[in-house]
Amino acid sequence: MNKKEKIADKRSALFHATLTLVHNRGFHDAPMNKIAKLAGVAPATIYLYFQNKQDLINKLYIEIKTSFSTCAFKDYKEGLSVKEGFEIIWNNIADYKLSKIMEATFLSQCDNTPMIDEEYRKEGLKHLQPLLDLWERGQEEGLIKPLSPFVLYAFTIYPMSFLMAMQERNVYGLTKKTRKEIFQSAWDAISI
Amino acid sequence: MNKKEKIADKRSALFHATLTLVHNRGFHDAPMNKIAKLAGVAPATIYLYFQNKQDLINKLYIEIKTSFSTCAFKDYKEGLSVKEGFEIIWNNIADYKLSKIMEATFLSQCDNTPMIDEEYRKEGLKHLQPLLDLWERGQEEGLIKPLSPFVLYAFTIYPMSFLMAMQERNVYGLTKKTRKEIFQSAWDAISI
Amino acid sequence: MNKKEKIADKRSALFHATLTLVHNRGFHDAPMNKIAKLAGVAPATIYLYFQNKQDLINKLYIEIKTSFSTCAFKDYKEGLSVKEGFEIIWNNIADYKLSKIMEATFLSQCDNTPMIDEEYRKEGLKHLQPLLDLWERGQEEGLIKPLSPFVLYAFTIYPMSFLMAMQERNVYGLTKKTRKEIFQSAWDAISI
Amino acid sequence: MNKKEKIADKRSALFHATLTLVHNRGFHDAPMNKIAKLAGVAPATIYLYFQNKQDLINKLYIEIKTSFSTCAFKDYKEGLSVKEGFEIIWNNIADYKLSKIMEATFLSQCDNTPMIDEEYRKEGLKHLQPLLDLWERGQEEGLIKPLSPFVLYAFTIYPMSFLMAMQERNVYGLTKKTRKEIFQSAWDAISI
DNA sequence: GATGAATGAGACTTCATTCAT
DNA sequence: GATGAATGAAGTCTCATTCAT
Repeated sequence: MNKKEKIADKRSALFHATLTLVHNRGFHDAPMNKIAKLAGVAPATIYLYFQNKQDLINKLYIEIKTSFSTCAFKDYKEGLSVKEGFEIIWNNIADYKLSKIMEATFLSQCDNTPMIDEEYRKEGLKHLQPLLDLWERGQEEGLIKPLSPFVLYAFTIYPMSFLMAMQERNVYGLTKKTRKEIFQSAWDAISI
Repeated sequence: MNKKEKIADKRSALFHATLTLVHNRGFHDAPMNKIAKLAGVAPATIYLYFQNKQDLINKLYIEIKTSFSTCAFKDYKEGLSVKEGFEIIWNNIADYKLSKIMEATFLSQCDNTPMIDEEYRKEGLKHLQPLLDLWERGQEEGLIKPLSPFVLYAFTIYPMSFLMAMQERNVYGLTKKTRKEIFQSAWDAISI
Repeated sequence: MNKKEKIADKRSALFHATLTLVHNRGFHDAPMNKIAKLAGVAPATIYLYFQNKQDLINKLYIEIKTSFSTCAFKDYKEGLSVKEGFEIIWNNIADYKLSKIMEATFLSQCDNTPMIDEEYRKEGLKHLQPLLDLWERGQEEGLIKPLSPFVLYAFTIYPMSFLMAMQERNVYGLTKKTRKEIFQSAWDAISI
Repeated sequence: MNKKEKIADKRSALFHATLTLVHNRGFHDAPMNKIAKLAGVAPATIYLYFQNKQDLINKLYIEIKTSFSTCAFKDYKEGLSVKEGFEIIWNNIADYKLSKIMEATFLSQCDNTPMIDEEYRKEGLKHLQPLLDLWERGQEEGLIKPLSPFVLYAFTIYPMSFLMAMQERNVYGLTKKTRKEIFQSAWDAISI
């Protein structure tokens, strides 16, 4: 392993440790020395890679947001029909939220508490542009209700966060068949 | 003001102070001495009313959950049609989430982080029974899709949390007219 | 119950509560409000009977020292022979230490830690004068070794404290027969 | 000074500071920040060496018990006669109790209050085995009374604690000559 | 670059004591 | 006389961060 890889390795170990601790115990019970121990480094080492705890959290947020949107647009091409394209994206996001539990709950924590600096949060919003474009096209084609993209998001993507949380707490389990039905609900909510 | 009122007063001042701080700065940045100062009491006084910080948070959670569900079923009677009844409840909840900002964001924080003890969280779930009953009736009458109540909740009530958060961050504003349209989306998502 | 009795009653309830708590948890873990609760009074009430915590402890010390010496000289008369008199006193003290466990361990705590103000401790020393007189007579009669009364005490009375502690911790039990033998050891230690 | 020595040094400075404070003011008046100041470290540093205050006290207890028993059996060999052996051990213990005042009073405090966790106290009992063995031999040889070792201890070793306390309070002073006489008393108490 | 011992600041909590009732 | 709510002071312990090695 060369030098660059080694550095990437440590950064990533720190990200993983932070993610795990915040997931399990919350931002308030994720002290730096536990993060260091879980990542297999000395506490002081963290400060070689990040300015301080807030910086570590902010950067982790961006990292995960990026991985999230990369995943969201896997296999998506612009040529598809609006519904086909939307279904692909929706399923990608559903897959992410239901399989990458730690990442998804971390994003939920970030979005629902003041733990991320505003400037980083704003940056995190830019990642879904292709979906916004698709919705705009759908509205032009008369297929999708003329609502703000915030509303479209709220009624199609955001509900998955709730179902993920319920699954995580073992009060609700998602099967393949219901997946189809749920997508139908999302589509019904925003289609004309 | 008599003694009982004075006690209720102090409890409520502590709740309010906690709510404000958690809302503004997060659970992780709401220390007991700030809570005390904001409530106008000495730090030690908090411990006359609550066992410890966790207890204070748990009890506040229950308090707010209760106020939330009381509000949710205001003006709701069992005799109404499914859609009428649902519309009343949905609007009540929307009103709550869009006007009682601090309470609503507090609940979001509680539901998306491990800050509430599981036993209290469970208790908080019991509060929406009449809505579940209404949905069941709607399903029997063939009006509502045969989906788990978790899914129905995810696609009708939960989206409001997102819109509230966006409004709180001043990136999206809700008007009276869009309120109607948004309800339509919620209804479309779950109606047959 | 008249007024005087009521007052005596509360004082004594406070003494008993303090004794119990100090016995069970130590001076360092016997807070005033626990003492009050155990005595069935309000915390503030303690300060009607005692100046402060130290005063309460000091006065309790004197109270118990007095009860101890009263017990020590029960049935003792000056006319007896030295050995007879000593045996009576020794047995009285042994009875006290082995039956009034809480009182005896409290005295041990007081004598082995800096928890009693020196002026009260000094007062507590005066209580065994008749025994010192008896020993002096024994020395004049050539029956008892010409040693300091501190030494005589150390080798006859003080050992009972150790046996009491061992009995309290259930590592050693005292029978009637061994009582006789132990007295013999005490006597052998100081007699010529 | 190398690293290992530095660590041992700090541990030992903390032990010494604790010992001094507990000796002078009692367990109940030996706060962590005073211990830290006296040891020349920051309060937080204590927690690098000990889990908490109780752990510090427990470990100090074991440390001192060990030093005590090491001292007790200095120059003692198994080949000696029972009385010779006993006299050596008894004198060693007397030396310890009369010269290492702080250590000896600390042990007295530990043994007479509930300040040490039971599990550590039990461990502290194991240290006098050679003396118990010696007594057993003495009993087999018909030299020592057939009494429980607890009784033998109570009448030979334990009295020294009282004399130490009296000396510490300046009410009694021990000379070389009386040392001999006192040993005689101890021996008379347990010998046949 | 990496460490881990060290720490100042501050977290939560307890306590002896008071004071209005 | 009795109370119990209230509190300032102080207790134990944790934490993000630094610095000599």
